[in-house]
Amino acid sequence: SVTFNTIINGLCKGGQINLAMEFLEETVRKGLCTNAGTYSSVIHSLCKNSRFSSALRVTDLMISKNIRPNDCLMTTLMSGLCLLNKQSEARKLYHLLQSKGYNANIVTSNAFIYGLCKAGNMQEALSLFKNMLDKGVGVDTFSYNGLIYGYCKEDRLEAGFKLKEEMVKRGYSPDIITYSLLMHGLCNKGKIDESLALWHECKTSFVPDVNLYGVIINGFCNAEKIEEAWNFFEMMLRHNIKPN
RNA sequence: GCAAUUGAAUGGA
Repeated sequence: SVTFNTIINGLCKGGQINLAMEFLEETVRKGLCTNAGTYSSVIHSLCKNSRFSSALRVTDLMISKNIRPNDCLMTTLMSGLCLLNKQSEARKLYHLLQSKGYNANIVTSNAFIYGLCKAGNMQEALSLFKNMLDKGVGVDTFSYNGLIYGYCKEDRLEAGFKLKEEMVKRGYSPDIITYSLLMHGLCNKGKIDESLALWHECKTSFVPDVNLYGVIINGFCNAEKIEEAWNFFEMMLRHNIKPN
């Protein structure tokens, strides 16, 4: 199976997903071994390319073969549903897994947190978060970023900042994505100065990437501070970061 | 030994 998976994964990563699907279907037709990894690879690539109906087809094939799920596969499915904003399907998957004794690990749970936040369901996201702590699954920077993402989407920046403090207290460092989320939220509220202050704070720990430059440049543009936007653009070039 | 979760913008309908 690992040999098949390696080939299939190679095809997927090389953009030959159709070939990978054919190969998978042929492998199944011939009755050769497939496992969770084979399907996970293909489903993940299909979702990444927004080919959700194909992803569902492969998922059906997988179910018909009674594949035993593992952590990676569960995350792939959860994440795919969340990308589609299928909140209730994601919840169904989560509870199905729990009921069968496949408890969602931290990665799968983080994917679900993200999906709930994306769908604007902060209440359930927070209770899931609390559950992760209570059940010993644990939380990490991804979990916090998911919640902060949700709060920023709802324009509840104070709550987002509170979480940033809480994560530090708990021993999880904010990462560049945490900063990007909060800076973006501030910019959306027209608080470009505060966003800039965060930028400086971020720079004490991280090298700004193209995305972070994008956030601040866009913020200045929307605030009609084109000079500042240019300054950051040129700064980005000086730091050898390729514009996208 | 292979596969899994988080950030920006623009345009189209």
